Amino acid sequence: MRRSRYFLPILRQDPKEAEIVSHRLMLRAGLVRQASAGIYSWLPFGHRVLKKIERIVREEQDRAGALEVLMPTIQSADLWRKSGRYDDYGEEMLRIKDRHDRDMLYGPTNEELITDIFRDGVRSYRELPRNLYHIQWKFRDEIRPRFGVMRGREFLMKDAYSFDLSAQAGRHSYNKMFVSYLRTFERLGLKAIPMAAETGPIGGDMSHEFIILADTGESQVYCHKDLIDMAVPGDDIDYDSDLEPVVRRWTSLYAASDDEHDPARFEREVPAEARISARGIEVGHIFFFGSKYSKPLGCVVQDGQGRNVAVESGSYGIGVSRLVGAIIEASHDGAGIIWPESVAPFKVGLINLKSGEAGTDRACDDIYAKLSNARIEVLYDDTSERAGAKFNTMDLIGLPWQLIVGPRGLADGQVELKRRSTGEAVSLSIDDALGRLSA
RNA sequence: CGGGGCAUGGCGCAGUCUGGUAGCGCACCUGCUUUGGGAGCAGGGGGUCGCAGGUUCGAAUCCUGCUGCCCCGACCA
Repeated sequence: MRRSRYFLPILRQDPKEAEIVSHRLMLRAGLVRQASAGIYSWLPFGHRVLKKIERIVREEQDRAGALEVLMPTIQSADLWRKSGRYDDYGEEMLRIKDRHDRDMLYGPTNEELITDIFRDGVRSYRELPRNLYHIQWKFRDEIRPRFGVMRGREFLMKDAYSFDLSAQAGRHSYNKMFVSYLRTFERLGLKAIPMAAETGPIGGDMSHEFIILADTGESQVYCHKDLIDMAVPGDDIDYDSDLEPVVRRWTSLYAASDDEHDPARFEREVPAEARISARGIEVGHIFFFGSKYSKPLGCVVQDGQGRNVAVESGSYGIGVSRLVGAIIEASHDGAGIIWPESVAPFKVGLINLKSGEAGTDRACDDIYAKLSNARIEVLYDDTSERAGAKFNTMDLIGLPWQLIVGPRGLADGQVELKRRSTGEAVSLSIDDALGRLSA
């Protein structure tokens, strides 16, 4: 993409409403614009990141055997009355009336709807287990939206729902999502730590929040330092195998957020030098809730003895739009964003230091064509801005690689390849630079 | 929902106290000179001063009501 043809509105100054760093950088680097409190429009640059995160989340859900569906944003109030949550959910739920005066709502989550869908489609235990997920916009009318996209009212969430015959079988479904979350966050370039969370009606240890450490996080968290570099299951993980050992390894070390934190246990179980007390951002939450929705909604299957049994369910959320902010919180410096390569909107920024100079233009056009042909995502700054402005813009928007081309280097057949994360730069020939970027 | 604050061109702000017909920096447009870490000079375009009502010869400025947004707290993917 040529910057001269792109829509990338950069702000040189911090908008005054943006308090935390990810919000500031998202506005400055032209990822989003606020439409109203807690509601954002995604501009081309931010939209690319959102889609890349979504893709990784989808790939890892699919790998774990979950099946993608797409449920609507607008739901009828009926199902929510049956589950009893129409009254329980409170002011956070945005209620709407249609022209016939029917009660509708903008979905804050989808347990009711998915349970209804599943009930209509499944009769027999032979069709279990199943896990259905979708990636859809939600609306929760937060009392106080803040931190940009991190606590918006409208947000993009992946939510999955598992259906099993028994609680024991449900545990395996839960473990699958647990493992898939470890892999998902790793691929997003994040160190996410599963932490015991409030367990809800069923009890047990079947609820975890996945939290990444960042100074600006909303929650205070405590954990053993070994969790930070604990190895994540690789591509060869077999989701049909017993995942209990993996889950046990990850949950045997102490990790808790503020509300579940037990200082005495923390000090007893974790040696002083291994204790980490930090701020964290919740990017995922999984929990098992048994028959909480299947019972009131009549979602039953026949078991092997012909008896009707309410299915056992869990739900599993990842805040996709929140992750854009969370990744920036975890990966930036004074100059701007530093995108992990897996979610970067473009892999490389090509900087023409002297647009309008025939030789430099020719070299850049040639490099741009070669990168494009090799399907390497490149943002080519072909504008007539001065070099300094281009450098600053490129640092701000945080593409992993900068390929810097100017007449001075070209005279010796050299260009400069700079890595955004370290600032380290090398001079090399155009072919070598292209070779490195293709690797 | 309690407490605090803000609203003036795309962004950041001054002007409001003390009423007199809107200004600065950046951005934008034109030209010239420049060009390896946010260039200089000259010229130029753009504002219902959040909305409604009131006071006044005259309102960005004073009064009343409303709306939007931000921050702190309690609550949450």
